[in-house]
Amino acid sequence: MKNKLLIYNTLSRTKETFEPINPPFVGMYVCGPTVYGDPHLGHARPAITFDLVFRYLKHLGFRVRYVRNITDVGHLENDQDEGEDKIAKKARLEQLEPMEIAQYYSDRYFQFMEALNVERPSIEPRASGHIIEQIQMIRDILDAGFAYEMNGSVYFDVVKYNENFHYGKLSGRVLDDLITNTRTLEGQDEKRNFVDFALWKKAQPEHIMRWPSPWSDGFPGWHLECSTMSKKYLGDHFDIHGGGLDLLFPHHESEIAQSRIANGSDAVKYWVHNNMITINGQKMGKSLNNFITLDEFFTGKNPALAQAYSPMTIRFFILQAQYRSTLDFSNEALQAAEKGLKKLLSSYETLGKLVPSVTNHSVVQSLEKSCYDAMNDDFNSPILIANLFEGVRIINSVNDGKEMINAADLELLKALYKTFVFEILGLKDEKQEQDSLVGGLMTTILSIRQRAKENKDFATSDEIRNALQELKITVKDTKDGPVWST
RNA sequence: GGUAUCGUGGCCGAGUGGCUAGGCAGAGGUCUGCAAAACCUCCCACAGCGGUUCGACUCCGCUCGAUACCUCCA
Repeated sequence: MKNKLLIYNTLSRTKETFEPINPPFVGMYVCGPTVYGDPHLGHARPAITFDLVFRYLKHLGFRVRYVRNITDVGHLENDQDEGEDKIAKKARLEQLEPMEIAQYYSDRYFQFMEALNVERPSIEPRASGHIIEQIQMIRDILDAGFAYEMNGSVYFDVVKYNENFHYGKLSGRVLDDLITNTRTLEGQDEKRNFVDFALWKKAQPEHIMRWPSPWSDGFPGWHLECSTMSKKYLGDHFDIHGGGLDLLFPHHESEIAQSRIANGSDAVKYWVHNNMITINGQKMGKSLNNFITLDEFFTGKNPALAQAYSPMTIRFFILQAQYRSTLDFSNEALQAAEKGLKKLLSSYETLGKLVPSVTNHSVVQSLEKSCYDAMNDDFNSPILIANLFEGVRIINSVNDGKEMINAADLELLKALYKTFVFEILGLKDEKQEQDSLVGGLMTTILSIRQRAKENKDFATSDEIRNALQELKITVKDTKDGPVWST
């Protein structure tokens, strides 16, 4: 059940059986954040998607090296800026060192990813730490004859590349159409063709992020870091390259071209792209300025949010959609996720209290198979979750005495939760740690309430319950006595 | 304009040529001092129009609509 994992490969537009190049090792590279802004809901999607992939591959026994970059240099604002990069622009606005900004926002990124229970990748390289390697790759491409220098900048010759290879094979584009249909941009004079892209850009005098190179003091082009760092840490040929769908073109297309020339062969076996999160049907993104930061989700401080949403609610919300589908944000959908998650996690507590029977009604074994089938079908987490809710139904029915489960199935069910809910989906119970003072107070209060109930003094017992509810403490009377939760 | 993807019930969101997705919300019931939780039952669906087929929500075509990329974007 563990050996026929299907992965949707953007290159072939089909699901392919996953066969690593050098089993049991798997190399995975994912495009990480550009650290010049606070992480928003959009950043959570690829992080959680590839966290799921990382966790599941490890569960299957693969030894995964997962590399996710931090982009702290080199992304051009636009061509009109003639080489001013984003981080430098913001730095000037705030009168800070560019690296100070990069440091701040990468720290924020790590902090929020940790809150979302996203595991740290094996390596998180920074573009700024790999300038030497990038210069070397530019040399290799120049030597191969697929790049040219112009006024201290170096450009990749896409037209020449396309005569030998297919520029556009990932995104389904045809170069002639691109040339015909792409609108003309300013500041393209240096390029032989405007489909060419920069490998190295000469820095303007006011540009403060710059490095020496054989061609000029400047900075690397926007696509180069991923080709360089994946090559350095995963080799010329590796298994999975992931990222957001919006990076498909031109970023990943250009990566393919660069790596093909620099390495002499295609670098990536499986291209995997997560879809976008939408808000009112539109992509949530920086350019549209309609994004909600993770900080705002966790605190509720945004006019679009009806309440705060916990990190696990966000994680569960994202996992309830398959990664290749768009996922539409709304308060209603988040609240549904919050309740569903609560139901799933509280069933795990119930599971710990179940008493096995001799007879057995349950179908836990087939449930386990269904869970693996779901994950093996291109990481279909919504189907997995639907199966887990079948487990919830079984647990509650047994708890109600309406179904029986034997000891073996009970153990299997516990193992199933550990594996799929906690290990693979990476969910966790966020219940606040109760300090002993609160616990003692609650025990006292609830025992007073119990006595009132025994005396049929329901006015008092309800008063206590209502007062606690005001404090967001919910009291429920079960047959085993009262339980409370926040 | 080009390329790609999609259009499922009140909301989010799976899937399949004939058989229940799931969660949330709603209705009824069991239980309960009440409430909550839980369980049971029910409700609402596959954009439109043609075609293929014994049969299509699922395949094909067209129409309408939506989104993404083509400029940095997860």
